[in-house]
Amino acid sequence: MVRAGLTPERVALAGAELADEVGLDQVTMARVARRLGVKDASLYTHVRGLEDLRGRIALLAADEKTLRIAEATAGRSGKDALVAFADAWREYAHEHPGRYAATQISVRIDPELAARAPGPRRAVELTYSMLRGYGLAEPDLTDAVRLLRSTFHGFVALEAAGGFAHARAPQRSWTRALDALHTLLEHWPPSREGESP
Amino acid sequence: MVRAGLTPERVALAGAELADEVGLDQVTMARVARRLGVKDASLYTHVRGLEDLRGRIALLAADEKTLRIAEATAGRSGKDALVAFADAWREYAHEHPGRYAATQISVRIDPELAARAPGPRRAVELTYSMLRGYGLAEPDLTDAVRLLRSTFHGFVALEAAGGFAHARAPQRSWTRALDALHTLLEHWPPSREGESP
DNA sequence: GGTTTAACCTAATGCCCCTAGGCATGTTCC
DNA sequence: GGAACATGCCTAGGGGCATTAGGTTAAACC
Repeated sequence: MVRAGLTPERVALAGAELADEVGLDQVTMARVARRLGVKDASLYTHVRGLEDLRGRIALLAADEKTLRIAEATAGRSGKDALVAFADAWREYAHEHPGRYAATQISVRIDPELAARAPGPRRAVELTYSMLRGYGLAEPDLTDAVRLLRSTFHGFVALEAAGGFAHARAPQRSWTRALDALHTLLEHWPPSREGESP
Repeated sequence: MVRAGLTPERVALAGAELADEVGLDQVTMARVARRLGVKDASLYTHVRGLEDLRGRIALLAADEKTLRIAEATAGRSGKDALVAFADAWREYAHEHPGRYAATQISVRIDPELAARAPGPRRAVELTYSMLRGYGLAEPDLTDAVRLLRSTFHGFVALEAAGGFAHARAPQRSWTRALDALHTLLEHWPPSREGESP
């Protein structure tokens, strides 16, 4: 019989595709195996188990999303960069709902594996460099990065969960949110912290 | 043999407790049944199945969270109200991680059941009334509500997922985010929309 | 070509979801 | 009080999934 030629990466990719098609919680070892034309037990050669597979999907998604953001923001600055960054984030979530959902489980990913994936770290770094133009200094910079990431993630998560039932199109609220965040970053309220960061 | 006296509400409550203790994805019919001292098949008298149970946990959590927010914001206005609102939200997520996680699956909840639960709708209404003091008008009001909800949810979701690896305490970033949002609401950028909402 | 490595397999265990059908416990109505 | 009914909880069982153990065979290396 001919071998399927699997690798951990190919298994994770099949899982990611499945996640986008049928939802992350429907990604099972059995289903991934069927998609790859292989028995489920065979997957354990490449992947430690379902948890590990999920972690790999998450890291794959983080890498892809980061790449998209990097391409979108390249050569841009100021509000241009902010909008490009945010739109790339949201579009990735829309195009790959299952993969995106996987990124929310980062807690229990194998640390050794996570250390090799550049995605999550790079995404944070990209946020920092995007904010460079606004002239913030630490610790305000970290606070601003966290605020932006929270808002971007929260928006697409609520959107995906059907949280925007009101008639107004989410796209408009999104655009306005970016306007607002831009204004906010330009007039970042002065810190009243007497302590160290 | 003595009856357990179950109801859909008691089953959902047991599921919610379990979710907080062991994680939402570890909430199984079998485990809930064991906790209630009953065989798993018996639960199907009260709950349609696992999906239905999850939906009921989500609605239970939404109701509880809304109540907490309502109590926290009662009699407050302006930034006081904003901070009380946000803190109540975040504290609920911290105290009840499993319940909170359930609120993120609202898409496929039985619509008939959801219509009877006041929580989700009430939560949005509370956000609107909290913003009353900032003098926004539609459609800016809806946009602001969505921005706030996105940020609150995004922050606690990232926090729960271990997304804030940096040394700075999340609490400080949270406080600063609320400062920033308050400032933002006071100086909401003018809409350049020529169209209808 | 023979040996070694590892990719893939079969088999088996145990947990889970869910349905069907039975019995016993409460309730209602005389 | 007792008959008739509704229903809470049960046992039994089918089918799916995750995972492990151990066998086989294709590929890689000498």
